Amino acid sequence: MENTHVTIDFAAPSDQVARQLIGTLLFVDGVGGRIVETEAYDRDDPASHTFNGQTPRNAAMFGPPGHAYVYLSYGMHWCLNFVCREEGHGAGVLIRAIEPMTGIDIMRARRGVQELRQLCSGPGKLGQALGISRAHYGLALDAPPFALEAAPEAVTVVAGPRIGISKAQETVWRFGLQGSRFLSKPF
DNA sequence: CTTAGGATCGCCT
DNA sequence: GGCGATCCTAAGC
Repeated sequence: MENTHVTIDFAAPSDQVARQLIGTLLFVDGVGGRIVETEAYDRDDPASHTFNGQTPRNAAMFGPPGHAYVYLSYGMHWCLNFVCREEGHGAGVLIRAIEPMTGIDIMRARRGVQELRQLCSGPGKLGQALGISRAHYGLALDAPPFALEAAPEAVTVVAGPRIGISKAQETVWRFGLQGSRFLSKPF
């Protein structure tokens, strides 16, 4: 059955997209839930993979908006981003945490953990739970295996400094669902 | 509760 | 050759 399509405008600045994504439902091959934490990155952003221009690794970030940019973190964690702005710009949003809703047993098996709060509370965990890999690099977000659905209810968004970066730490481009128990870290 | 270190590898200097 | 947009475990307060 069809559901409400998402009204996210991925051509907008990445911080706006990151804020709008909070509360949105994300599924990969039917597995997923509600996005509760994101981070924005932009060209001219010292913390961004695109800061020093286009490379083979970050090419998808310079592709069309509304597509996936996937990268391998620390040699072992696959992380998922949504490309923003116009093609060629080099901006995106890192999906950092999800509230598990559908396919929970699949996520438990992939993670090797039982607790709901440990399934998707971080970009690496989320990538593992949703089965993200190189195969998802550059794929459009409005077609299988991806599916996005509008937030089922209004949410209150909170913001703070980004996590795990060494540059531009003062930029307040981390967004989260207020009071959520599924964040990678509290705000 | 907080901190420190190891795992592991593609990409860039 | 060095370094991460991370995670986990073990040890220290």
